[in-house]
Amino acid sequence: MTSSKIDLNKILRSAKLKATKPRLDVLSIINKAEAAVSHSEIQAKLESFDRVTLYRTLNTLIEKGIIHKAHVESTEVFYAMCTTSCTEEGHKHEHIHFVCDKCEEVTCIDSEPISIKLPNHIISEVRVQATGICDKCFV
Amino acid sequence: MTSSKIDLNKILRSAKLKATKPRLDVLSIINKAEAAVSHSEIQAKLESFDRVTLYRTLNTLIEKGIIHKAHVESTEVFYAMCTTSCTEEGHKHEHIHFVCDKCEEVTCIDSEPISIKLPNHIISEVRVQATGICDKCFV
DNA sequence: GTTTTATTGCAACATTGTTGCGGTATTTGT
DNA sequence: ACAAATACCGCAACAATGTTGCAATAAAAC
Repeated sequence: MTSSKIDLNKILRSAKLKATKPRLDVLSIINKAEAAVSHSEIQAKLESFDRVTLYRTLNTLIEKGIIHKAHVESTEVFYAMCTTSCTEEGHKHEHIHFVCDKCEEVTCIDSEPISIKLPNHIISEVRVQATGICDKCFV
Repeated sequence: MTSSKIDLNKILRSAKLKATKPRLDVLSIINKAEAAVSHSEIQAKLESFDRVTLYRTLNTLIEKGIIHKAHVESTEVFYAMCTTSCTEEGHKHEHIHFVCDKCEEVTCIDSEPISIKLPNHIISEVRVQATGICDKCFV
């Protein structure tokens, strides 16, 4: 019953979701992590739950604007907490997903909004993924 | 034996690949298409080939720098031709993958190189995916 | 505490991707 | 043009990932 657990409860209730153990556990893992967490990593930490429950839990949390996918160029999907600007109506992320070639961590990095203009196109969202060496691995 | 087929033969031979039917067919599909082609679409057009052959063919063509993946935020992977700047040593794409919310086409759009700077990071590659309405669907 | 309703677990299925190996097609050299 | 060498394909089997329906269960409301 730490202070973070109370927060997570609040988050779920304000999204009109029942505060069940799977949800609290999944949210806790993603919330504690500094980097985005891969699906398999979450699954490994939650062996007592059904595979299906994890899929459904993650999808629900995404739909409610609580977490988001970091869909990097890999078969693995990563998950991270959303900021307050995300709601059930939609996600609004103004950050870069940075993938480190060395430690393979995926981090969400705040950045200036990247504005792109294309003739005769309506651009509603821009997603950026950068690859390289992160600050921790940088000597 | 159209003129494009000769080109594709050349492409394969200069990559030291045998010009087999599966490869020519796959390349032909991706080359003819204006937009990036999804895996399932390629598979559908090549029913006579084995599933495994398609996976291996696509991977080989990527490794040789002939085609590239457009890894948009979807379960489906899309494929498109590379420019001449891609080789076996690596891919170098300076374009945006644009996903139309209406027609769901994925197009590669040339753009100014997007330069991003992050303190204490080495950035080797930047991938950008934009979503919205494409020029064809734009009234 | 009981009822109502959302959520979970299970089983079964569907899709996507991988590996090894024998047979086959493409090249290379003559 | 033909034979030999080698790269490639097809098949079978497997592994991983993701989905659906339904009965059992847990959370919230009264």
